[in-house]
Amino acid sequence: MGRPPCCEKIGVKKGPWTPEEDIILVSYIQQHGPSNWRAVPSNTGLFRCSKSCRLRWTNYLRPGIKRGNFTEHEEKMIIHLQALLGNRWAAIASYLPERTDNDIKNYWNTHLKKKLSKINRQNSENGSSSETEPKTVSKGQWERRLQTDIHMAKQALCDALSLDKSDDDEIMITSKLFPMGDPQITNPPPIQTSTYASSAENIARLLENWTKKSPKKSISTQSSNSSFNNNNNNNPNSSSGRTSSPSEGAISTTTFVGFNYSEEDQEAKFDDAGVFHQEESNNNNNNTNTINNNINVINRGDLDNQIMPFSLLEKWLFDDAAATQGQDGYFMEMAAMGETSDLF
DNA sequence: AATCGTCACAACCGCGGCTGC
DNA sequence: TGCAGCCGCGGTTGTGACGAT
Repeated sequence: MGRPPCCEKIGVKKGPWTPEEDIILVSYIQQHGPSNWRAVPSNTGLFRCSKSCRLRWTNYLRPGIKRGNFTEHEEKMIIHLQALLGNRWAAIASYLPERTDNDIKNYWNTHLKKKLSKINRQNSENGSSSETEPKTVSKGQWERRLQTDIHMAKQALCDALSLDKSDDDEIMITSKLFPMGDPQITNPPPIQTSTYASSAENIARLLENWTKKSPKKSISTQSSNSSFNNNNNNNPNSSSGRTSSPSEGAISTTTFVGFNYSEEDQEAKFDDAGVFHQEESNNNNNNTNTINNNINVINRGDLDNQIMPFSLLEKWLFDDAAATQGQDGYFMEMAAMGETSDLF
């Protein structure tokens, strides 16, 4: 008996999302929160399957998503974490709260994989045997190869760290992640001043371009290459002043574009951490106007206060990498204590 | 100017885990 | 305990942008 499709194939729209669909989806989630995706298509009238709605939200519209170029810190984090965790993009993304797993996955596949294989090639030419290429380990082999993989991950991290030991940034990563050597009380991750593009910003950009360009224009271009003014509602004259092309690193201030509601129509919103809060609902009409009229820029400093949970293994790995001393016994000790199952 | 190849990324697909009944 | 439905994840595909020829 085959698994039933997640949604009716007939009448379900596929392909790029239009600005109208985005608005409808965001409006709905503003009111009801990002849950019960099954009900979203029927309640919104979107001819999309629930899965598509969820993906659109989590990968694109969700507040707090950072777009544009990956920073050096992020790049190194991804490399380290990939060596540590493998292709568990969701797990890796949990350490980079502003990036989606899809983003990280794409970045890995398009940039980092090539970069690392190039480094590997260079290393092999130089006689080095460093191994940073990801390994696929089947579940059955997992336990047997655990030690090897850990060692390889450790080696990869050590190699990465030693590649540019003079790089203060690298030191900063470790020190920021593990101040006082205790990951459980770690400071926030090394979030850099950067652009935090949220759904509202995206929507506004979409709308802006939508009205300027032909509808045939791709969402991708609309979302990343167009100019956008954060205060476009209040100051339409200033919309031409700033571009936010990802290749330029975009806006350099630590700002976050979120939804802001007037006291009367406030019913649900996301807080600074992007967490949805629903309050008494009393206004269901004209959500589009609500969105378009309430785009606002708010400080995003609180994001820096997020706690990054690191597992014992990661603590071990990073600490060990900093010391560049083999401590296999440490892991064996943990394994003997039966703690390894909690490591991943 | 047209064509082709490559790149980047949004979106889709299928599978597996989780949860409620 | 088994089943069905929902959700999340990772792999893959489709397509527009862009540069080279």
